[in-house]
Amino acid sequence: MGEMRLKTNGPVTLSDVAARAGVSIKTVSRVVNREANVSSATRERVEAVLSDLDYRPNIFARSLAGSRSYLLSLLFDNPNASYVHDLQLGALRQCRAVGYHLIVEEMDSGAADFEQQVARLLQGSLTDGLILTPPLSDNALLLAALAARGLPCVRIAPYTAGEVGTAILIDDAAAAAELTTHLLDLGHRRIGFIEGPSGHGATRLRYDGFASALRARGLAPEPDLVVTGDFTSRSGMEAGERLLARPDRPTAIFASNDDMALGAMLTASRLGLHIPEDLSVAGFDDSRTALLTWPQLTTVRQPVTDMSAAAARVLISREPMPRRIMFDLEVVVRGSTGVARG
Amino acid sequence: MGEMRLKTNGPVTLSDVAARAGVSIKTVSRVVNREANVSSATRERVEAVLSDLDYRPNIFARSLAGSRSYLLSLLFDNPNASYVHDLQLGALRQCRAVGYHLIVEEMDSGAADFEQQVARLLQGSLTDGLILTPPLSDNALLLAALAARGLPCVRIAPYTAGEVGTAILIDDAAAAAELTTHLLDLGHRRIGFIEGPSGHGATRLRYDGFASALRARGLAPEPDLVVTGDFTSRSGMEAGERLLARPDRPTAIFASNDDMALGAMLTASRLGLHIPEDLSVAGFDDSRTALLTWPQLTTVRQPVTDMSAAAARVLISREPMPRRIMFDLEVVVRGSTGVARG
DNA sequence: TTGTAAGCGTTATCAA
DNA sequence: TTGATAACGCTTACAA
Repeated sequence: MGEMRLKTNGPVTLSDVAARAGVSIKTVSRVVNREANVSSATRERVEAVLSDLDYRPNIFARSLAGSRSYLLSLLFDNPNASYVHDLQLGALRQCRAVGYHLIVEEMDSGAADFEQQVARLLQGSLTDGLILTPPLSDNALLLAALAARGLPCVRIAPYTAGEVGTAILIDDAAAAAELTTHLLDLGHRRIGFIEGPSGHGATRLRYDGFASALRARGLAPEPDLVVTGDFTSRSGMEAGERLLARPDRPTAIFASNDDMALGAMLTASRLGLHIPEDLSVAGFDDSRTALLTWPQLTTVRQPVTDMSAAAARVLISREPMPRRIMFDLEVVVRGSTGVARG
Repeated sequence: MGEMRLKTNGPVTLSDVAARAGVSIKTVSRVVNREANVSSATRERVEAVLSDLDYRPNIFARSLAGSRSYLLSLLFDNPNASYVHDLQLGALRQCRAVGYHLIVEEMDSGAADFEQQVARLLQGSLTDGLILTPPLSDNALLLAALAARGLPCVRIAPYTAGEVGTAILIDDAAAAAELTTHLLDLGHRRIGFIEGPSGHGATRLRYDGFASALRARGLAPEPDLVVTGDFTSRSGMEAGERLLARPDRPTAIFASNDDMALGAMLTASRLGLHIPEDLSVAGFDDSRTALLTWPQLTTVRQPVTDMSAAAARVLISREPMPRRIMFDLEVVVRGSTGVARG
């Protein structure tokens, strides 16, 4: 049929729309990308054809020709599945709302080949920006590599200030202090503290808040009542054993996250202690775990999905990135904490 | 400087390598893609330059020109964070091993606009294949849309046979029967069963296995001892309450997943029942939850990450997709089940 | 065995 | 306000 070539099927392209609307592809492109300098008459006509043909831009052509990929990556290296999951959800929903997609990458910052992992990740780098989740938010090697390549990144809940990207911050210390004060107000004086692993940013902040609240009341943290876990329930159980096996056991336990608090509760119930009559238990994060326990956990709500949604928003906007964004935390009092006995 | 154009920086491309190796870009392409018909001398020379310049193919150019995107998507709509997480991990690691990336998408199959969600997902479809996780593996609307567009998909643990894609199967019924037999062997005769939500594929299979094991011993499931949950711990707690409040309460509870089993255990411990002396509890999945409890849960191990890794492998291979791949399950006996009292 | 040339569907440049 | 036309970096015919 010579020149006459009818597209029978396949995805609708800019030229399909252009042909039908009687304009050039550049004009269609302008309309699609909401650029200026299109007469409203033309714009309307093109828009009609666009929705008529149900045009969808080809993300690969876009990325190849242009300077953005419409892809974001979220990096994680955290044993806490539900925390990672919630973080993903926030970013995912924000991405979807604006036509972006989310690529997830697992890193192993403890592995010997971490440097290679980073190199491999960035060499093939195909995303417009990275969302770093704890403990990656504080990984010096990763941050340096990102800075060297000028890749935009947002660090979720980092501990160190750092010069790179945007930090999404929550005031862990203030919230931990507030929760500790809640326990003090209930009459508790011997409070066990289960801290997180030392590499993790939140660990020190939460402990600092705990300690400062005690000091504000003229008390001091007792070294024997501070034990270390790794943010898993299992470690919380073990920490609970160490704390509760003591003859002068604490009347309350404050765990640095909900999973460890659950572990402590399981140990307590195994030892025949009733919560909150014999022992108050509090966690941190208000994860799903906090609702699984009985009684439900007193904890600190961290707006995890909001934080990761904000992270995605910052990366997508392509405007100058703010140094930091602060989120408020909230102490959530539930049934697991009560008046100290005696 | 006329023709002389020195690339000062920017990513290394095929032509950079070609120029340096003194061959055409097509030859370099052949080497990169391990195609035949390249003399070993040429191949070696090109490979040297390739690694020398640290060439990385541009995934967007590849996708635009070729027929694959080096991207897979994993769809989920499941409240169980750790199940989804483990599934992601398996797919993620498989992808990474072969230079693919994983895009995750959240769907809401209960929403009124689900059809639009599917349309939007597939219109912009940029991946080489989809991994469907329960309960999406059985979603008729989604499967039909996928089939209509000829998009390859792998269905993880579907309940219905279906004509579409590859099914990654586990013999839920056999495993549930085996676990039930374990309880019967311990002397339990009144066994409570907490089933999953009705939309979920595994729900009926696990119940069927439970029922058939009872029948094999001349017993029958008692309708009063079968209650429904939604796979969350919370629903397990509530189901536990209904089962254990009865005067003739069961001596064992078999929950269709670990989270619900944890819920039942929490209820039991609240009611002052000791496990396993007063009550045996068993779960299903061998998720992290199974190790959080005390005593640890007797459960069924489902090789979740292996299953999703296999799913990714099938999609990436581009060979004719098998109708089904079977995985073995394993009953894991731990401390939460014991000899029936009396 | 190797190379040439034509796309792939966009964005970007520059002229009209 | 518009539109040719050249990239973008690769794969895929097809030729040599």
